[in-house]
Amino acid sequence: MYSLLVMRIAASSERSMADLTARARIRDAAIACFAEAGFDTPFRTIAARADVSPGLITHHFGSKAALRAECDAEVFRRYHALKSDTLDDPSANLLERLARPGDAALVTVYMLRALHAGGTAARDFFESLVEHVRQVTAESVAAGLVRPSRDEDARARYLTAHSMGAMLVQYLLDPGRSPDDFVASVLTQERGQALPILELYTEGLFTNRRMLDEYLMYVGDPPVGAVVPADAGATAPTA
Amino acid sequence: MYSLLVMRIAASSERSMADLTARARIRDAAIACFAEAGFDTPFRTIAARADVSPGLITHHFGSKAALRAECDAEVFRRYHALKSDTLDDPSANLLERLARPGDAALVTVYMLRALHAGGTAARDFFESLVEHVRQVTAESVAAGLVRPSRDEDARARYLTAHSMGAMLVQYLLDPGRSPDDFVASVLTQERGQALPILELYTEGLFTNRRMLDEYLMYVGDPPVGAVVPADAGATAPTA
DNA sequence: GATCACGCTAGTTGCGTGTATAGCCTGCTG
DNA sequence: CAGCAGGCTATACACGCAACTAGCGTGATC
Repeated sequence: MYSLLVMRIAASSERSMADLTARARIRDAAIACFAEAGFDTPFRTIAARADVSPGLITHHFGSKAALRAECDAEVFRRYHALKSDTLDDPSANLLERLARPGDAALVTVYMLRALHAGGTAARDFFESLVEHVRQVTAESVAAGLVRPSRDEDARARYLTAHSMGAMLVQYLLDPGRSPDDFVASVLTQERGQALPILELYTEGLFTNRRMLDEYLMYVGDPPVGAVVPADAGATAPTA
Repeated sequence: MYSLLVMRIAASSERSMADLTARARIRDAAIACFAEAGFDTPFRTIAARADVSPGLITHHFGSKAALRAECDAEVFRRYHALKSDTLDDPSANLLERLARPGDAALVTVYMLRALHAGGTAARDFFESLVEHVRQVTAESVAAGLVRPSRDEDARARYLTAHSMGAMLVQYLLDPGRSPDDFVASVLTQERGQALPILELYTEGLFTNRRMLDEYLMYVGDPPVGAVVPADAGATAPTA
């Protein structure tokens, strides 16, 4: 009976038995605190949220860096779970999935904060997102919705950096607090910007093909790492 | 003779005479430190860089917040100087100007850091950039290079948030340290992503006009703040 | 049912920070 | 040359933090 419960939990969320302990409570509390208040949240705050004493955190995790690492790993795990959920269900899309309140919102904001903090974790999360965008665009191309690119890899990186960057900027400019509030504001803002996005994605920005054609004349087509004469894309508005 | 020198300095960089004092040295050192190491750089580090004692900073500025505010104001001033330089010279563009090593690089990275830190300063810098992008796109539209948008304001916000966000992401992911190094890497990365940018700006992303047309059918044209039925732009790759 | 071990807590330590204060020292002024 | 004001320094304080240590309690084991 007990083992049956454990098995069901393990099956549904892949959590190990150890997660039923206070150690897991601390980890989850830390994830929530980190997402809401940043990674410099004091031990005391985390401890209070997990209903344990501050010392216990040290006792279990040794140092703050170790706690952080474990939280990163857990969020990473949850993100991949969300991702495969999304990929399995073709009607879903990642933005909506990630902007859903609750667990998903927590994951999103945590990853944003990790990106904000920089370092190895930021790179890992980012690479993971790039990979995901590449998969989704590939599917959209196959479905005939999106034009193929001459360099799918670079495009995935570009789209990811810009999308995540814009989300990050919004997060930083918005005084919004709770993860749920934030993902809600992301959705509304996304809708406020729907028109320029659709315009850009449908009609492009330039009135003629000159710059693209000139670029293609200089360098060979597909995966280009080469340098282009000074300011190829530079006349594009600002940066 | 002395006054002549002062006048030339004042004319060339608009700095007041008071800036020749140690107070200005502290401010400049703080700007450099903030840009390179973040706003939580200790007083002592700033003091060492300015070759003064830590106490002198308090003596001149009162508090750290006041020092920060004065640095923000100074950077803001320098940015606007760069901006009007760029606007006066039609052959120049802001990205190249901001990515030039030296003073401009410092301004760029400082503003990025301010954005990174959030708060009022971040909003002010951002609004300033939006305004600038709006001017540049308006000029490009007038010159027939860029298609007009049905909502120029929203487009300027969109482009600014995404461009600055991407720069910020790159800054966070890159272990790069000095402002000069960073702006150099921005330029090279910009060139590495030139192809997807040109593709997107020239050809768009979608293969057909369906989503845009559907959107336009639902809401009136120009400055739209309205909400669109659930997932209008949602099928766009990721976010 | 006594013992042992482990989860857990309270209190303490040391460090780094921003800020306050008292004094030095240089360079004007009368 | 005396006096003195103000830029400037060095030292000291108070606070918040992570990390450590010793001890309490509870539940499993033989």
